[in-house]
Amino acid sequence: MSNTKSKNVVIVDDHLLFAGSLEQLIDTFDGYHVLYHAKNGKDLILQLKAVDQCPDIVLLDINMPVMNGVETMEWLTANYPEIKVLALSMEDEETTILKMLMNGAKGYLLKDIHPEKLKEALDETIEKGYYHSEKVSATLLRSLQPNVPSIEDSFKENELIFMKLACSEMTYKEIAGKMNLSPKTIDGYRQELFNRLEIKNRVGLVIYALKNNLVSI
Amino acid sequence: MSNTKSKNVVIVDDHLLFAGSLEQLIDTFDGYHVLYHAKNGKDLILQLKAVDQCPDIVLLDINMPVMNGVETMEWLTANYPEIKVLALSMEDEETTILKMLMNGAKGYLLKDIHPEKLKEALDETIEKGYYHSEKVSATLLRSLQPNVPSIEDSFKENELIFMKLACSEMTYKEIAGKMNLSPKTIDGYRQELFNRLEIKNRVGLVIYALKNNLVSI
DNA sequence: TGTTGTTACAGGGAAAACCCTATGTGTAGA
DNA sequence: TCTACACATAGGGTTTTCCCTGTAACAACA
Repeated sequence: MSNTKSKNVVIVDDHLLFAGSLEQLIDTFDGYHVLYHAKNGKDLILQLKAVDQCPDIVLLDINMPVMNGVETMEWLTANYPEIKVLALSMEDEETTILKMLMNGAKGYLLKDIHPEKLKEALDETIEKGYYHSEKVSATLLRSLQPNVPSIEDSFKENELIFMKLACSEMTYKEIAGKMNLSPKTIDGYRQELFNRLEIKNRVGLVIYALKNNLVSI
Repeated sequence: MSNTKSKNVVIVDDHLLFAGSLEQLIDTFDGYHVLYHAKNGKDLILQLKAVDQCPDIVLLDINMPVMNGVETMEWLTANYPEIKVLALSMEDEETTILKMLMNGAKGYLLKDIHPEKLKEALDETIEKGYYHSEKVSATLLRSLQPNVPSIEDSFKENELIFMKLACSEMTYKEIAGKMNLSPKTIDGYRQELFNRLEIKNRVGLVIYALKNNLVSI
């Protein structure tokens, strides 16, 4: 490390076993020391206020009860902008990653990275001010590309509304009433979608909509 | 520890960072040594065959791609019954825990336990042959109580099969053919379920089945 | 001004889904 | 042996879904 004194790390993760293990790991890293760990955003805020020493880096888990990663990130940016935050997550959920980065996270780590990479990530964050693992970068790049349309974009507004209603116990006639359209128009939507999506009946439509997260039940 | 030579531990978890950290932690425990870690069931099988030393305890994650915890557990029981397995999981999903225990897991650890508890869990598994964290025990007890029936139990075998098939694009006639029953019988199942579950049509049935995890799409 | 395309809608018909009621068969219990 | 109950099945009806084809209204565009 170029810096002389060792950097303070704080871990925020609701899985104690993981947080504790990670602390062990980081304490073996030259130049880093874990101050403490918190089990969620609220807990972190309390500890930040209670403990005199301020962390240089916070490793912040996304999926936590009580106060999740995104909320915590917002609070940190507002109150402790000097702390560098590395987001930690199980899966690479595009939208969450973007939210974290937009809220000022310096980088994003997936939990399936190699332990040795963590040291690199910490070093890079301290030195360059940011870090991104390869996998996340790909995800990020893809999501920043303008022509990767969401599946929703392949449907017209009315088609989406129709699909959502079709995923309920309503009859087509009822759907027509709700949408202020003739039942025959609704039937037109139905036929068009059945053909385009190559489905045989309404159950197929429900399955398609659910699989593609167009509706939630 | 009562035993003289140190116990070999193998970690199976797809999250490298967690596996690696856990390895660090366990290596600080007196009497334990981590042989290696595998990133899923398949990987574990390869390593068991390749590495000469046999583990005393396997820490097995449940949610893994490729070959998950339950499948791996079945294989271990069949091929290495002498290895003690402690299941590791994020959430306490009742059915999964039961499956693991029924397949011979000696215990079940939630990832939110305190790191120091892990040592206890390992000790107890070696000495007594089993371990259960408090939280899991409660879950387990509850699920062992006779009058907390699984939702599946409220359906007859044929009703369940019918529901699964009804959640596909098959017509009722096709379902009847598949189940070797008269279409009229199938219609009987349908009516009975519609009345009992207070649903209006087949979409309602699909939604019910999905909400209650009776089928997956 | 004609062409093309999109959107709402209709006629009409076959198939499937939906619903009520009833019957034969087997089996367990009084 | 009578009764009760579960189960597969039928008859026969209404409603809804599903499907093909056609048209009127309107906007965009050459």
